[in-house]
Amino acid sequence: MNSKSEQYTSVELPLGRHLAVVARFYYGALTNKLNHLDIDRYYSVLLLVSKSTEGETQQMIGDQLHIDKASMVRVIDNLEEKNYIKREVKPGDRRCHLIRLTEKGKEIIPIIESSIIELNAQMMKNLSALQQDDFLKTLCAISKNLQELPADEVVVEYQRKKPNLKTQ
Amino acid sequence: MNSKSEQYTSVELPLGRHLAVVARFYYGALTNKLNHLDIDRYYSVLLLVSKSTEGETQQMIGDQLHIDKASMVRVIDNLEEKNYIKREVKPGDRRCHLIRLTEKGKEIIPIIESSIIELNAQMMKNLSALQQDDFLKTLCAISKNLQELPADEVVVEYQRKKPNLKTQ
DNA sequence: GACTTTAGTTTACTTTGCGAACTGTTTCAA
DNA sequence: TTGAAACAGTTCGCAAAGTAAACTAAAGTC
Repeated sequence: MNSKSEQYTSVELPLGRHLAVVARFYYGALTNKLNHLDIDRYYSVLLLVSKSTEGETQQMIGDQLHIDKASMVRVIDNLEEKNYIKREVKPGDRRCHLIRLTEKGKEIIPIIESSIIELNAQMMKNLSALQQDDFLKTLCAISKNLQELPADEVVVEYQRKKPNLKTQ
Repeated sequence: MNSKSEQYTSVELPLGRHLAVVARFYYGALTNKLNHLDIDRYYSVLLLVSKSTEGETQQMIGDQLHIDKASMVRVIDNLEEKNYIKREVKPGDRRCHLIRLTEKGKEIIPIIESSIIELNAQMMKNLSALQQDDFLKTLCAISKNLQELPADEVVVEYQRKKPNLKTQ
């Protein structure tokens, strides 16, 4: 019953809300740093592609960033339309599309990276290197623990909703 | 260039994505635990109201949970429709609505709390009390740091989008 | 060659965040 | 005291993103 972390969250409060809010703050700040670009999200997709030597398919990107394939199509469409990436049929398996950076895409990678490094530094202001490292490690551990829990039936609830919401 | 936290995230990767994903896992697992209830989210609103003695207005709830007032109306509508809460005009200021738990609402609070405590324990599995406490403290510090950064112009981009998306 | 699996696409729906316009109420200053 | 401004809440519209389901095309399997 001590009040160690009383000012922010307590054991009985759903931590997921706080994580979602912090994620939103993060993206707001990052988009603000990069609002001279004509994209305002999907940075992680671009970075992931830029770090790949073999080439990443949509499936592989989605698996790593936890983006479902329908959303992935939209993301890739958007980035391709703005000429940052292009789809390329994978030699040997014509079902797969390798995602490649265009020249325009390659140009903005260092800009994105430096903004992220800057933002991460600002975000971690006044925290020791050890604290920062521990935070990332714990976040990683939490992510793994949560993924082991059952969470499948989550959106079955959709069906139970009022089916006649707009009968008019 | 060491690889301390190589398996999960590196300094150049946008941490916001990871936070958002973990938040999603958390809510998936929590909803799974509570899928016998006829609500599948907004637990944090109910808990916040339950912990308040003076009574919380929609504005106050939104400020604390970082929910905008338009979304708040929808949340409160939903919870009121399912008879977990009721709106009550605040004595002394008829603009404000105090949000009160109904009997049905009061009944499910302990159920939600125990599920959250259980989930938090599972999420923190194999982490020491110190690690858990440090994680929450660091998350709090990060949240504050991010809120101090400019993030206002984020959604100005809306206007720049194709205005004739569905001219047909 | 028929059957199954897989990658990606498309469509439809829901939730949620945000902006903007609006109503009703309160506050404050001229 | 009255008129303007501020404020709480509502409503509408839009966009992003997650999910489900049906679909196409290409591989893999027996």
